[in-house]
Amino acid sequence: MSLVVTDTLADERVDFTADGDVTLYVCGLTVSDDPHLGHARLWFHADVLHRWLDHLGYDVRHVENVTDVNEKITARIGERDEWAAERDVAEAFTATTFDAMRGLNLKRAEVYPRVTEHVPEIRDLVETLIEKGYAYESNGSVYFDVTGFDGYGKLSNQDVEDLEAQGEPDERSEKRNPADFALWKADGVSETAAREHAKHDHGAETPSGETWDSPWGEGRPGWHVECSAMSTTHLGDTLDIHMGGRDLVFPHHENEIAQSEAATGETFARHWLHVGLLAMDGEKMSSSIGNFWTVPDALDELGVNVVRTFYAGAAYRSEQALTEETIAEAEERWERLSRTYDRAVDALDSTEARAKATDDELREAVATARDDFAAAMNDDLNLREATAALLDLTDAVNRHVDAVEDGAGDGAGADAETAYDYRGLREAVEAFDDLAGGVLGLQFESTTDGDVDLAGELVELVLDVREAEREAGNYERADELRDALRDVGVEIEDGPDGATYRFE
RNA sequence: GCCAAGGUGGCAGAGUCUGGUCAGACGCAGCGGCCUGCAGAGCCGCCCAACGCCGGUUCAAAUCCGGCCCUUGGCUCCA
Repeated sequence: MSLVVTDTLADERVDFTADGDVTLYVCGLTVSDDPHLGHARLWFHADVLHRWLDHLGYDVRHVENVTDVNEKITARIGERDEWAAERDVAEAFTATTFDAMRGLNLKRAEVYPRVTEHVPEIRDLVETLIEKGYAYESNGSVYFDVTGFDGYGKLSNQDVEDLEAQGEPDERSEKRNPADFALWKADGVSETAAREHAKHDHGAETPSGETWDSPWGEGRPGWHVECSAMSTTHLGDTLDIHMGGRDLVFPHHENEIAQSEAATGETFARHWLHVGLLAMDGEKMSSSIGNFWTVPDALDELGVNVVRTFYAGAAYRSEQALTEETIAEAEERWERLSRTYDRAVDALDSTEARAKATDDELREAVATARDDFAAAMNDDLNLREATAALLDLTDAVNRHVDAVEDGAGDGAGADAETAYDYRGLREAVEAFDDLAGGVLGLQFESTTDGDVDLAGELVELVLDVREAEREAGNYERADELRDALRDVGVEIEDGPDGATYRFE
């Protein structure tokens, strides 16, 4: 069984194959603001792909760029006292971006290249394109001639004839064809561009950002060329997988293909994977629209597991809706996984877990869950289906634990189990660890009464008091204690062997 | 205008490649039952219900073909 992915270039599902090593390039973020949940959706899916390729035995070389040269960055110079230059702003948001990535439990890429450290490679690439006749200089700027590259439009199915002009109005007069795009822009950020993105008043002096020397004079690299230069520098001429948001198909990725293939003569990327957009109230989540939820805020409010479970609720290539309801659904799904995991671990550690007890139904459920999970992942990374396999396993685990608890509670009914199947439960927990943990990146932690920390001991103390009240029939007082504990984030569950608790 | 993705139950979201085993995935919300002092969790059941519209191909269409309508995205910075 091999992995099938939906390839934008081939425009169909294709078998993914590679020999041992896989190079994965992800179009990263322009660090001009805090990252939001739309950006994180791409990161999450790239991360799960990375994890699944690992799981399949590939050696993944994952590179994700940081765009730290951009007019939106220069527009924020001076917004804070310490933001004196473009690099200061970029550094600040690069830091928040990395914090957000860590908070999301993303596997680290091999390298996060930045534009500012790859200007020599970018200049070389532009020179090569001029030498080969694919690009031309005009007024100190350099443009790619889209009519000179035969495959232009093959990714997005655009016809050069039908294209409208790319780029800012002031640069159009410098171009041979309106659809040509800039590889190198003369001088700093223009005043009109800077003003357009500015969120505050710069006064008389509009910051124009950093510039670099080049054969065509001082200037700045174009947006598209950086990805071509950085991906090639770190991963070679041909990438196995190039991944990005669907909104980048045209013109960004189309232009990357043109630049790279024109320069090297090689296929730029064997597979193109595009992640669908995150929609809030039926509209794309976007910084410029303002309908966004930043990653730090979301992590703060929901926690990493709910955020990741939410993303796992839809296939990467589909659009996904973010609403109160879909978030609530993710919370419930995560809680169900997590509660069942805790329950399985508790049962496993209890003296009622026996080496000789067996429950064929449980053991079969574990095997089925693993098979179903793998099949779903290989089927174009169908994460909701994969998660469904794990939720089916929670059913089996809960049934098993219920059966033993019921049996123990009423002196063992005719068909009730009397002991936990140690091996079956261990296999179930391992499956959760490997698949939910290792592949989906969810983090189970023991938040049950197995903990011996101070908070846990204090909760135990309160539970003892509550139990005494219950035995005395003072249910009102017992409920008050339960409510008080819930208010501070401790969930109480009464069971046959007394109350258990979980930290929310 | 051009290009792309999509339109499936109250919500969300698989299934479309490879037509039948699919109409009722997993889940959320709602309802009932078991359990419980109550609640929660869990389990069992219900929710007698959806494939945008119109044609076509076929023994058979959510799935293939054609047309139309609508939504979203891109063509300007975008994940």
